[in-house]
Amino acid sequence: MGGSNGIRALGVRPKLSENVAAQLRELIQQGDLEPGAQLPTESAMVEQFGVSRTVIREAVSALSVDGLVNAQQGRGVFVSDDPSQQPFRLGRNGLSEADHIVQMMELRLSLEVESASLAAVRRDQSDLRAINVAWQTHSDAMTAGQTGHKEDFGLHLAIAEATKNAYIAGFLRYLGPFIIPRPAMTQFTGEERATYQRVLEHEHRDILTAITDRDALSAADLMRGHLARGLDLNRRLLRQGDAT
Amino acid sequence: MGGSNGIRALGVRPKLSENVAAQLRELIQQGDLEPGAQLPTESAMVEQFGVSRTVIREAVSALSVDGLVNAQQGRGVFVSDDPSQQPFRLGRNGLSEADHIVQMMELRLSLEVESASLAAVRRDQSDLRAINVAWQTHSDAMTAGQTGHKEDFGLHLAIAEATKNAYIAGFLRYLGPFIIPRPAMTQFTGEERATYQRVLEHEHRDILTAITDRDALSAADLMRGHLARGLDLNRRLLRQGDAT
DNA sequence: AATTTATATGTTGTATGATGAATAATGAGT
DNA sequence: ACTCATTATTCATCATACAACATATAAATT
Repeated sequence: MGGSNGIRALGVRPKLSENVAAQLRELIQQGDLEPGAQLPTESAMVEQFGVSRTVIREAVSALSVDGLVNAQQGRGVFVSDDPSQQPFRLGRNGLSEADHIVQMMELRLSLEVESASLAAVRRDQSDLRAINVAWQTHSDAMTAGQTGHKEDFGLHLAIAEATKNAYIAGFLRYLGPFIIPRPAMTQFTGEERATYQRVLEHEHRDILTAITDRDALSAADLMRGHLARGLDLNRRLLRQGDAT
Repeated sequence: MGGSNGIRALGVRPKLSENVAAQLRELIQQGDLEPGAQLPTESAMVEQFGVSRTVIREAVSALSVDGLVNAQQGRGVFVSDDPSQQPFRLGRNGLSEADHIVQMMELRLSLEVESASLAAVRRDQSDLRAINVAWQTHSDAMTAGQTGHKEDFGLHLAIAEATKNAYIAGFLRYLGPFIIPRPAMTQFTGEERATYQRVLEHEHRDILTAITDRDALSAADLMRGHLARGLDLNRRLLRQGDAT
């Protein structure tokens, strides 16, 4: 469980500017401040919030980074009317650990099915080389007794790169950190581990073959099956130990 | 062409803090500062960059909002080792307008094919009501002579909500502002417009029927065809007038 | 009267010094 | 070796001042 999901490392006081920023953010997102509207001036907010100008400025600056407002020297700070510059955050808001994992993997699956299909159509020789190298790297990692999660993801990323679509590859890369430390399969040992490795390599190999053959339909089907199996496995494992 | 693509409205001086933030961002992303490494102290950076603490602090604060660093009172500022809190930005980096639109619509398509499929499986009566209302809203908008882009997207979003997957719906909602003002179809008039409207409503209606019938495969296929036709249309129109 | 120029006022951007709060480093004493 | 108080370092906050920019108002010019 890591990071910025409302959980605060023990004893760490929340910064005042974050507090102010959160309040302003709420005002904006609830529509109390419509797009194009001007925020109170800094000096006004200093009085309203009872903090120094430094804090106000840092809070406004934070909102500015998120594209919610834009400040103009000499004029004021205005609520942005162009939501396209706001970033996307995959923060699990109130979702249980199980829902979080399942929904994220579904999102990933939707991407990667199309990714495999496009890769099969558009891959060139250079892409095939890169994909095969990634496959070998993954295989080596598992043979060396490692989990191979990172290398597994690297292979999927190599396929996404072959689509020549920067956004698909970029978004999958963004999803990476969320899906790499998945709980399933980590507790495998000995016998199970070996069969799991064989299945994985086989599924991967089939996908690569389809991509090499420019067989888009098969590539998509195989990728869907591959990820759906992992998803089901996670679903089952999560249902067991859901104290959440 | 709007907004944050390096172009600066005439006469607007770049803020010093943005300049510093950009330099630090580069240092981090190029690996000169590894995850976990400590940034120079504020006073040190004041000397290195030749600006005041105010500027340094705002720059660091901006990086902190993006999850690239986290500052700890009494310790220092450290490069984040948890990339999962970094946001995703769909900024077209050096892509032409045409590539930007096509790649984004491909990304959207990959999402929505699965969205339709899941919606068909998981929709309940309440979802069906919402989807039909969205369809009627879109139809009314087009009948009233409007483009209906926003209402069109609203329908697709209603379908995504029916998947009960917050991440799929959330990400599609994020993509919304990027895909709503698409150039295609805007220049349609009279005759063309009417046929376009009929085709659109028909395609939508077919998708809704499949979702109502819990026919996941058809829903996915129809959604794919629906979006692929729009994509092709864009491709053709963009190929005509690509002075970019 | 209309237009331009100067002035005043308000706003954000930057600089500076001081103090508070949290952490790390030091050192004395055991 | 260990504990504990002290000190130093660092970010967080406050307060103040000035610079840069925008806008409204008044004055001057045509």
